[in-house]
Amino acid sequence: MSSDTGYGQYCPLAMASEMLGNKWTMLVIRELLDGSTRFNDIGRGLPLASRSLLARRLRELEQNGLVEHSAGTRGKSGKYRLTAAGEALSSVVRAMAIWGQEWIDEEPSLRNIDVRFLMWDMRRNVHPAEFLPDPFTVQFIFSDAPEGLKDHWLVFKRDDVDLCYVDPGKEIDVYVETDLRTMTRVWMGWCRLQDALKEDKISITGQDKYVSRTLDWLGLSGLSKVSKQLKHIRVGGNSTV
Amino acid sequence: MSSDTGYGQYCPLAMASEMLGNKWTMLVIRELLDGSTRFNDIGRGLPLASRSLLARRLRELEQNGLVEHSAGTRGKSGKYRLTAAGEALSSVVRAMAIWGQEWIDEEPSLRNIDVRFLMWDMRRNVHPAEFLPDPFTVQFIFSDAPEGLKDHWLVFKRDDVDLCYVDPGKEIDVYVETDLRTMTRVWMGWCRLQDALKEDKISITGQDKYVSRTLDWLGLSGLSKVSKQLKHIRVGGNSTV
DNA sequence: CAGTATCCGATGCGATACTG
DNA sequence: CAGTATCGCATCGGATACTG
Repeated sequence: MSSDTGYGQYCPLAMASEMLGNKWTMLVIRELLDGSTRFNDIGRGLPLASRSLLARRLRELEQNGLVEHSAGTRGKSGKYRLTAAGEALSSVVRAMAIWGQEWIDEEPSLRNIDVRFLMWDMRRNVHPAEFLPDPFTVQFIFSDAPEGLKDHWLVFKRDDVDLCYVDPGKEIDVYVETDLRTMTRVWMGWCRLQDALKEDKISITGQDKYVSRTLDWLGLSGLSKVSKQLKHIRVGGNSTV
Repeated sequence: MSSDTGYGQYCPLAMASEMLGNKWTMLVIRELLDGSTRFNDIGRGLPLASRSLLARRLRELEQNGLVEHSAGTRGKSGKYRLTAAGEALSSVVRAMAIWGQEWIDEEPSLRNIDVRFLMWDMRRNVHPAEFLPDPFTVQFIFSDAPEGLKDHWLVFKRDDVDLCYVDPGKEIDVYVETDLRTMTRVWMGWCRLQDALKEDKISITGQDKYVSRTLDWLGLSGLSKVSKQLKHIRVGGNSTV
């Protein structure tokens, strides 16, 4: 009488849920909206997703017409791009992200920090600053990151920013030392950089002029301008898991 | 290092997906946004969802702070209501619904028609018309509905509209005879009522003055004002299933 | 680098039966 | 009417190994 495992509703919301509701699907779309086109770049934004699942999701999205896959011609890697319909999902992604930023409490969020995602998120949203040496290298040191993932480097170049997990061997212009919670809170706009500095939860060192510049972009995730609702009406205390 | 089965991302989109991504969750929220408060009313908008699952979803939503459940005091039934955070999801629901209406092709949608949902959707979005007899009864006859679900009645009263699956025994003011696809297409704005009438895919009979009134509300689902993109760029040809 | 193929375990979900 | 409890199957997704 109605399709196998679906909702049995012609309703556009139900149809959209069937297409977008699978685990990881929305996040894959976000990666694409944010500009990643290659398989491994998309995967870098989803550290906990297995490769086989990522491949499956991309295939589904392609079959559904949300993603186009141009196969790579020998040596060159293929590219994934959103179709017009896929691009149009930005309104949905934005609505969900803003809702989450406004209404979900910090605490459950801070229990979900993967340092690889944090750094990838920063690398994506930070722009090559002008009037800086080229290259300009910032080293992040997270006291509480898992072994082997304590140090990260952001290398600002003229038109690009590189993210490294191993010492790129460049001269370091600025050091940022902190813990993952603090970095995340500052980055997301959940606490003011000034306050974190005052409480000695983060330290930024290097030449004075560079340090002061660093203060400009460190609290600037795309969502940091959206502020949270008052603590007592936020949600997510009990995780669904 | 990160939560059990989650995305491992503090990111608000990921957190929101964890809360809302489970099957049926979005549709439950839609029912609540549309004003249903009682367990069985919510269930009526989700004919294919099992009762036990619906109960589970409502409990999760309550634990997450999106729904409040006031227990019923003897005899009186309890009520489910969205909290402020839950109400705020209307922006997300609207964005998804509009995206679906614009971009998902008719064909896959029309393979998912459950007549009970169709009628419930109409009953919800239709308003008691003024200047009509009270009560005013419309009988729908779907030639291709499953046995026992061919006839439905919408009874317009002063401040309410009743939906019946069995003959309410009232005098019928207007008859609407058609098939499920046509009714759905007209209702959703995917085809003009005029055209369906012209092609004899739908017939509306009764006293002339009432028939002409019926034409006014029959093509008026909340989303019917949003029109679809051109056929060739729509999506969903291959269902995810 | 960019995937595919296969296996297997966890869980999600539906069906059914039962309670206040 | 408004749910809860239990069971068992189906599918989803993670891990691993393999390919061009």
